[in-house]
Amino acid sequence: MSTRRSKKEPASQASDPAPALGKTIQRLRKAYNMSLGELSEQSGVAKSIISQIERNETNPTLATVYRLSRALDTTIEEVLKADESELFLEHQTRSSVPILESQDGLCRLAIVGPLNLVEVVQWYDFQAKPRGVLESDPHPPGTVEHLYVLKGDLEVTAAGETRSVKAGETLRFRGDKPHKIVNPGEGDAHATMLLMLRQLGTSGVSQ
Amino acid sequence: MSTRRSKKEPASQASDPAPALGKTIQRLRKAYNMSLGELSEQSGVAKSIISQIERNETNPTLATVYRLSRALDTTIEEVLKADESELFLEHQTRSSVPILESQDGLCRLAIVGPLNLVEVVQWYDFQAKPRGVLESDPHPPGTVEHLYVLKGDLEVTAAGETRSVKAGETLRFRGDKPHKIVNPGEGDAHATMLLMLRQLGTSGVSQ
DNA sequence: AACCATTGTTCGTTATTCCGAACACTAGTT
DNA sequence: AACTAGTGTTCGGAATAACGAACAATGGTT
Repeated sequence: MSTRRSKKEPASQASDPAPALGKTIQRLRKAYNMSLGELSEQSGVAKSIISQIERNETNPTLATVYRLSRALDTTIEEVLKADESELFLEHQTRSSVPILESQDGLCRLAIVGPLNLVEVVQWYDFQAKPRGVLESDPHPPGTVEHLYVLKGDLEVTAAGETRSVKAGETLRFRGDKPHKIVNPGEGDAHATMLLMLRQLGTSGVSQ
Repeated sequence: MSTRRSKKEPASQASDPAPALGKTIQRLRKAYNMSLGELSEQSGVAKSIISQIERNETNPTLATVYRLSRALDTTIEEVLKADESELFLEHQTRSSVPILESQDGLCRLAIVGPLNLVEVVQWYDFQAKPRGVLESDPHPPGTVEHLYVLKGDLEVTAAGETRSVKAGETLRFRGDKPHKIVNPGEGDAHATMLLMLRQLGTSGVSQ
């Protein structure tokens, strides 16, 4: 009698790779108004499998999850991440048109960069009053954001992580996810912000 | 004769869920000084499978990847993330920022931009004491230099012309000729400088 | 050298994912 | 009602991921 893993465990919380994966897939699928058949056609995964995955009755292969996530315009990480923290749902990118003031009116973005390159690089001068918050919708995939703090402290939340940056320091993070910049201090904060919209030049990291 | 998916495709990057998953697992395992047997014992995955995974000879199940990532003190997302994007959040502390000085010792250039893009874009934080002078050799053809003055006044001489710039203003000029930046005032001057080395947004970036 | 322990690989077998087709089930139409 | 087009769910069979044991390939020790 083999031990292996049992056929249909109730999925104890620790031993289940992604307890809510099925629910996530289903939510995304319905967000796109797709049926099992449609998703099957677009992803190349048999709809019977999708059905089983959505009900957590199977233990999918990486390749399967990958094909599904591609068809759902997202990545494996997002599909899995959504299990733990449900902060990623929208992809309604109102990507263009830079903002000049944050919703709370405490942050100001001055457009410094040349407008003819706005599709490639965006350059802002960023100033934040105390407790100012700048929330950004996701930029196009591949966007990397660079923040160089000139004065004060800033707190950046991106990809679920929060980092604090002091004057003279630089923080780089992916801009293709929702992210937030906060000035937690008592004084004004000042930074230069640069958005690289595509992966330029670098084909790969040497090594 | 069934078509199904082929046995061992060359794995075009788009159809492979995680082209470097094997390498990543192996790197983590060796970082912990673990052997296949140890990792097998700690994770509950047969070492033969781990061997195949590391060589991308199999298409692991989510549960397998999950058990491995747990044994490696990380998460599925981390293991997969490392494949696609090495950079999520990179924090550059002040002490690690390379700083250049002008010949007269009165100007300081802090390199802010990411080093892996140095062929495409260069980003400096520029500070000049009174009467400081920064002389630059020509950059590659097509380079455009953008100077955004944060504080004080600056004088730029390029292509035989001399222009004065005040705080809040931006000056753009060709950087592929010898040029000079001077702080003619009595107070310190501070600016952000950006160099775009190629005409971007034209064709592909591949090279 | 021979021995031993440990490394990573290969090899049959078993268990399961995956597929496609058949199966209900519902809702809209004639 | 019967027909049709859609939904999501089961059901055999083929492909394969996972397992454990046997196999090389190495390095250290006597």
